[in-house]
Amino acid sequence: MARRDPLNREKILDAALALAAEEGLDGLSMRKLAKSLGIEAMSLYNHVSNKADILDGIAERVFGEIDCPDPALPWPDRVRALALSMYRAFSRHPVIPLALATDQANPTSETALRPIDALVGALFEAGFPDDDVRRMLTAVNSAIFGSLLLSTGGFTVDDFPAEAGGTQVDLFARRIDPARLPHFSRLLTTLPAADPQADFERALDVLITGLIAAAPGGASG
Amino acid sequence: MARRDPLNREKILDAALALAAEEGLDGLSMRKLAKSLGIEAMSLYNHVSNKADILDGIAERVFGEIDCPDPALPWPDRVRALALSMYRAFSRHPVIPLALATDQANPTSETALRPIDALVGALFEAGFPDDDVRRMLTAVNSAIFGSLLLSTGGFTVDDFPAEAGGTQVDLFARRIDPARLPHFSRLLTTLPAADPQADFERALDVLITGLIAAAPGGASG
DNA sequence: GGCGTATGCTTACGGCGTAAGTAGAGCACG
DNA sequence: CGTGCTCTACTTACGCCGTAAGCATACGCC
Repeated sequence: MARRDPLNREKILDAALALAAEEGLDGLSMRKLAKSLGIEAMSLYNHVSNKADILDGIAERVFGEIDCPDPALPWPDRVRALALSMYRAFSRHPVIPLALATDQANPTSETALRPIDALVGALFEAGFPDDDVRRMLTAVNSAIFGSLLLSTGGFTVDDFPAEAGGTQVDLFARRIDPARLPHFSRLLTTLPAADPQADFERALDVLITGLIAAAPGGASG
Repeated sequence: MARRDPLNREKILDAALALAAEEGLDGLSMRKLAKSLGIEAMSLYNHVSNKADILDGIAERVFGEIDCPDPALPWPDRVRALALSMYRAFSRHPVIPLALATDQANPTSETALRPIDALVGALFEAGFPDDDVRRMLTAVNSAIFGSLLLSTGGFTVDDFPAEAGGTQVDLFARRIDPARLPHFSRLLTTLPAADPQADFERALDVLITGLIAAAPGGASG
């Protein structure tokens, strides 16, 4: 058929990110992706090797959106800036954390690893021994991915069957017995007004407070 | 056929947990599950309503394995004990965090929510305002689920194609350029000896240090 | 004995990723 | 100009998946 505007990997990744944004990770199938490009599923395999290749590709792109802070900043500021930039990049593309957590994407290119390298660098500069650097890296990553994964899906309560007569949270709150789960039901009332990014920033600051306290040299390195 | 030893929901959940432990979350299909019980897939639907129902069921069981600590303990100790017990329960059944993160399981029963309620209770007792309780709950949950999700799958490096001539980490380390990702490649050398639970406990202690510093009343409540 | 019901089986549908084979367009070369 | 290679896209097919629909069987109870 038409060779006029041939496909290529970049166009496929564009379409994949768009489709994933619309339909979620499960909605991103080779068939639907091809349809969104006006071709057949198998034609994709001329430009990508796999579905995993596509997922790696879009993950790598999103990693590329992460800003690496000025290395002259004190290490806690760098950790904060990196974590926040990662959070923002991934919350712009919520499919990516899911794909990473489920091992459907596993980008290992330098662009993908550069922000991680910067984060590790900041932790080394804090004076942590090697083993603690690994642990604190996991702690920061967990904060980022946990916040994102637990708010989309996870056992946050946002996806309760929407019936008539109230928000999803309302309906859920009505089903649980406040006498038996008093703290949890009290907490439920704060959910509708929550701002995920503000929540993340607050939790991140608490974590960084702990990092500073645990760092051998304190904040100065 | 034989009514001799009829199926029931509990047996299905037993088999589902066992199958998921062997084959992972993707390997847990209705057909394989039925086969492991010596029946056909559709027969399962006489005892459970859905695959989601099965996943909720096994998730609820694992939540039930979490020990709730003595309410007389100071709140940081309770947070620590709860988080550790959650970590251990979920690391015994690594499929559950995955199912929760991907929203394939969403248990909302009282047994599932009781540990969460206890955790929330400890945070309230710390004196946090309601909005902060929500944030700190997410922080603790993130630490737990992040540690588990990032070690199985995630972008930890454990699942690199095993070829001849070295461990997976070795092969991976050989592919990245230490001049371009110096910190990360230094970190890689610590991976083989890492103990996930010890790492989690250390990260958890750092987080709790931050919680104590952020709590209005300090450690005493 | 006979019947209702609970339990299991069979078949079928529309989805998935992708292996394998095929058609046709564009280009390089004689 | 013709010839043939290569690259792209298409078609078909396989074995998975969850589950809707309908059928057969065997037990408990009268």
